[in-house]
Amino acid sequence: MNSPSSPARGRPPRLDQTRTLQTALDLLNESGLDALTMRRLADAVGARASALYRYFATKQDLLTAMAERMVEGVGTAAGPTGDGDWSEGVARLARALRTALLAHRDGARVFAGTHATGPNTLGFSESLVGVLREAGFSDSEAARALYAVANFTVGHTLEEQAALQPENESPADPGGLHEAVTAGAYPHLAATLPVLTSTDFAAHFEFGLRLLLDGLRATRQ
Amino acid sequence: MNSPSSPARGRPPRLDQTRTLQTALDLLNESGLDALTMRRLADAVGARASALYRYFATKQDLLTAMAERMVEGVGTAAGPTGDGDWSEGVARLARALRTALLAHRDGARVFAGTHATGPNTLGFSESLVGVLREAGFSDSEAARALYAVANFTVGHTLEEQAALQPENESPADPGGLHEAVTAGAYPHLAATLPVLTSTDFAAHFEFGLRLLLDGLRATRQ
DNA sequence: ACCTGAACACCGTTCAAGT
DNA sequence: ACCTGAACACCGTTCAAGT
Repeated sequence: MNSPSSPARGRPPRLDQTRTLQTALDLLNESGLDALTMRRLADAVGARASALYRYFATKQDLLTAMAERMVEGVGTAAGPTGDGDWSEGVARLARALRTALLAHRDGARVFAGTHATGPNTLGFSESLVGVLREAGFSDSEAARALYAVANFTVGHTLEEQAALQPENESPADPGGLHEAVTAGAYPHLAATLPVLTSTDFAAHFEFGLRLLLDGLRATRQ
Repeated sequence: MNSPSSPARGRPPRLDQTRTLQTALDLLNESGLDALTMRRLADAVGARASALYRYFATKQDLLTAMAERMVEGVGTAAGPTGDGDWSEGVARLARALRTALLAHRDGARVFAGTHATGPNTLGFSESLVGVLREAGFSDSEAARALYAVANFTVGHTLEEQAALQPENESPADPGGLHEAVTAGAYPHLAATLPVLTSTDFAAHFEFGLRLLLDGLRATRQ
């Protein structure tokens, strides 16, 4: 039984939404967001740019579908519910979101630039709010904790992926962090420079996540 | 005494970096980031687009200068240092950053999309790290707290400004949050819908900020 | 029904030439 | 020194026309 909108009459379509979406995600990984144009995507899919508009009304819609696809499965990362360890459930969800965004080049930029409201995005929110509500947090606390954890995670991953970029600054760059800081005007930054320039983003993320979870623990009692 | 690079010979320049930057920020407020093009900025400043490249090597450089300018003064928001109330100092800095980003249309998008390392951005970091170090936090804790607070604040404000946009979704949008949630598939989201769709972003921000500060308090002891 | 061809109204950026 | 004119190599999107 075919879907009513496509009764399998005429030629089968050379394009389809699923394949176009997959090609777009592949192209994103190969070339980055700035190089992901409708024309280049059309090339990769073997068609003209105008043909893409039969499946995605705008480029924004394509990006939104990509964002939704990127976070597939993150809602199931909480683990067994009701085992009492709500903080580990929230931590697992936050880590799953970061991992999903990191899995694609410019993933956080794509996700932050869209407003995905598909089942994957909603599933993540449902799981996180669910873990907290079942642990005894109020509706208001659970909803606001979702925003805090999600906004921190997206903000962090945005920075993380930006820091991993080529960084094409000239060695004599006067705006460079190292030069400005070691000149003496920022003593506190100079003292913490090793940590600030550390590329151990997982540790930075875990620190911020722990702050949020400890804050939530203090809220409940 | 003139600066050595411009001995006041010949005609005075019709353009200059300061005026161009101010016009760019005005244009951003009027039309938003998507409408801020080099050609439109040139129009607003009374020149051709190619003339702008004498003051900003690329559009990215212009955006970075805009980001740096937007956060002018945020580093001085901590209040009197050494009065023992480190958490209020950190809170004031975080609120000042959010307020500065909110003061310009798409401010968070501009800031998140650049890597400003000017005195205003560094001054903010210096102040926040300074407040924490002087309160007895280790270098590592202070540096990581800076990242946590800054990433949360930028992530939050990004969401906040995105939510304030036109929202041109059709009433019958099948991807709408309300429809999807009230259909029954997301019971926890349905229960918390009033808070989730609340536009009291200041309260959301204060909640997340409090989690981070309470977490920091728990860290120190 | 699905896709192409051609166009519209733009972009960022470069660079020889003018003043 | 500072700016213009003109071009290069692109964009997202629309739509009549083909098959």
